[in-house]
Amino acid sequence: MDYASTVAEALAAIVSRDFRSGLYLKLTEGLHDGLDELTYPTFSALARAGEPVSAATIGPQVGLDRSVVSRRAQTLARAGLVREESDPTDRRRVLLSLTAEGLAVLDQCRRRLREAIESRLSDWPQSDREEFARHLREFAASPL
Amino acid sequence: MDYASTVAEALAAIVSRDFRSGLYLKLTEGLHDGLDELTYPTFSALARAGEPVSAATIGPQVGLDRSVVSRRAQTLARAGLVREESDPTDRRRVLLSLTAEGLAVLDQCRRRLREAIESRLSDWPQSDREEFARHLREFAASPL
DNA sequence: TATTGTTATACTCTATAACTATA
DNA sequence: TATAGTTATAGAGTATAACAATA
Repeated sequence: MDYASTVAEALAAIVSRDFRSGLYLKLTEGLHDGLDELTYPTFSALARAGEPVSAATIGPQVGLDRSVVSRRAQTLARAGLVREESDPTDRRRVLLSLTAEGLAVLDQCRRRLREAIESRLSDWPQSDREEFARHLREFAASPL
Repeated sequence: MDYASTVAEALAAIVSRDFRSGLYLKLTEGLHDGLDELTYPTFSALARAGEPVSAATIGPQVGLDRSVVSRRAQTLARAGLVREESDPTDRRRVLLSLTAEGLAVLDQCRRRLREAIESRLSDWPQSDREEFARHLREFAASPL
């Protein structure tokens, strides 16, 4: 089989509902109230932002409407993982950021994911792991 | 950044709703009535099967209940892409397979995907493309 | 009694629209 | 007038349950 067809097959498996759902579940399972398959993408986007941001900013990044982000943030805030504070320069806006507890949980999520990947590639030569990482980053850098 | 974190970041982008949705849309857009983001997974599973199979068989493969597969198959059948025939050895079962038209459309889908991938990797050395394909296949072979 | 496909129903998640407050 | 967040509503997609037919 040509390389492109091989990539196509593998890609189909990875983008499947089951793969994603299983991945999110594995990352969040039993970790913290309020963090689950649903809230994880918003949580993760706030982590990536690294600074307080509004729901309207996060929305496009996670592919959700601001109304949905708003409710996810509320759920996360009730669970103590996210802080909601009014923007002093524009009092319409609510700035979202991770609390200290949120950051701690984030670390655990990241560790889980790292460990899952390391375990998955444990029998690969180190040079292959690094090359795969470079390739995958390049491949994922923009949508097909 | 360590290789596992790099893989983690890239993986997050690929499993995102936007990536998958964009991919399915690109594959099926304007190709045929009845084939869209929703019916594509069932269509694709029937293609992979290569022989007539029942809805109950396909269900677990695409992560859908047999009732949903049943309706997707009906949609595809109405569009002329799928054939539904009673299993002579077990008259409860309805065997699903691609029609000649379905096979032709399948070829187009596969060509679109191959071309999208080839275009995406057009500036990679050939050896890198082949190595990436091997790695990704290995990586996707089982869930994290 | 168990299983297949189908249909009807309920549930989940999301977008849209309407509302309030602020710019 | 425009935009932020929120809330209420409707839509899309799915699983679950119930059914008839067959094993």
